[in-house]
Amino acid sequence: MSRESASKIERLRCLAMYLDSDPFLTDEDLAQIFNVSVQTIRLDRAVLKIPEHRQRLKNVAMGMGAPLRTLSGGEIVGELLDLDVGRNGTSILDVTPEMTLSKIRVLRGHHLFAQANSLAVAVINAEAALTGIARVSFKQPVYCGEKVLAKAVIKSNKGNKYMVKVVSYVKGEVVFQAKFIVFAIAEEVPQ
Amino acid sequence: MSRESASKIERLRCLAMYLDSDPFLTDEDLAQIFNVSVQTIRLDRAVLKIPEHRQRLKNVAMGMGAPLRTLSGGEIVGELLDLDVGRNGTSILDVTPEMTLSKIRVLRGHHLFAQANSLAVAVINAEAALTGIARVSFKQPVYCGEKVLAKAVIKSNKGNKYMVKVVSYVKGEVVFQAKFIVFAIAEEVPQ
DNA sequence: TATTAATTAGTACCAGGTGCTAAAAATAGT
DNA sequence: ACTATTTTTAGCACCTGGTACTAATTAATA
Repeated sequence: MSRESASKIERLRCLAMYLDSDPFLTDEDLAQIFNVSVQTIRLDRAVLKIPEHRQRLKNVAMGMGAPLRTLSGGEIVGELLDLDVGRNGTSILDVTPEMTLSKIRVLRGHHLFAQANSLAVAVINAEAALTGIARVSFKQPVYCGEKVLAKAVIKSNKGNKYMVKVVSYVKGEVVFQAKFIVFAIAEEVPQ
Repeated sequence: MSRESASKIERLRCLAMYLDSDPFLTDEDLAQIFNVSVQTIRLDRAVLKIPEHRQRLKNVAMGMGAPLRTLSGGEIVGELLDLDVGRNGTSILDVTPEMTLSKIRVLRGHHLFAQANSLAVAVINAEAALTGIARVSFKQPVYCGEKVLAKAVIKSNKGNKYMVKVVSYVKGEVVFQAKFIVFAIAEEVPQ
């Protein structure tokens, strides 16, 4: 076995993102989500330097959203459904009223962008990544209550430069497309 | 003795106010403040129906630091400095820690996009507008604590279709550029 | 197969509580 | 002064959601 298994790294990334988007999850919750023991989750949090539940709540309550997070690429917009690090990923975004333009109940564009961009960054196997250039196309309006399924695929990779294509769908219809050039800015993620 | 002593009632009032202004205080803290035992504080909280420390923090956390935080619910991202509807506009965005990638303190791209996009939509003289296509380029990383000045200019306008260019600066340096094709989807607003 | 990594299990301990019972102290009322 | 009542303390078992540590077990592989 190499220094770290893919499944572990994958779980670590996922864990960081889960906790990023929902700091209210306890180790117990996470153990059930990932179908591992509570102890494993504790070890994971330890290597990720993610503080315990009480401390996370305190941080949120004090309005400091995020403390020191090592591995995390930051909060993912939407819910991660599937992540094959280094290849592709899928996320889903529930469109709630506050994401829409008040008059017409249409999803504001930057949410689609944010979902796609955070997914694009998530699939890169790096500690952190930055978006360089994006070519974005909004195909169809998305309405309140709909669910947006975003699929990201790494199209190419030269050194620390990745080309990621993201296509977002609502009920099978393409609503958004983007190509991101993303730069990994730290070494690959072995713990 | 009457049904309740004055000193007790006084302490209850005070206690409520203390906890109101600082929900982080533990029973232990309060016992010291009022110079009574922890048990007394617990009784007081019971009659006042003030929940325990953990629950108070959770309430605060749910109240302000929303669990599933995406982007601002407001219509415009950043603060509008100047707006000449139909021509151009300027907004400024304060980069706070929770907008950054934790490890490296770099502003996450979608915030720059959101600022620019919302400004682009704001300069259109319409009740609502949708972004069709965007060509985006992230020129320089932006760090925590910096202020991003975005300037939007309408470059052309045919019917309900507008071409808006947005350039964002930090200390005079261009950090972000984007061209948006925006469609006005409601009648013009009489200004 | 021996080695290394990864996971799980178990123990003792902690903070900050709940919920209960009981005793002690303070404060009247007559 | 004695009694009745209120108020405060104390002690105990138990809870959640952990920390910190050790040891055993279960893969995965070179």
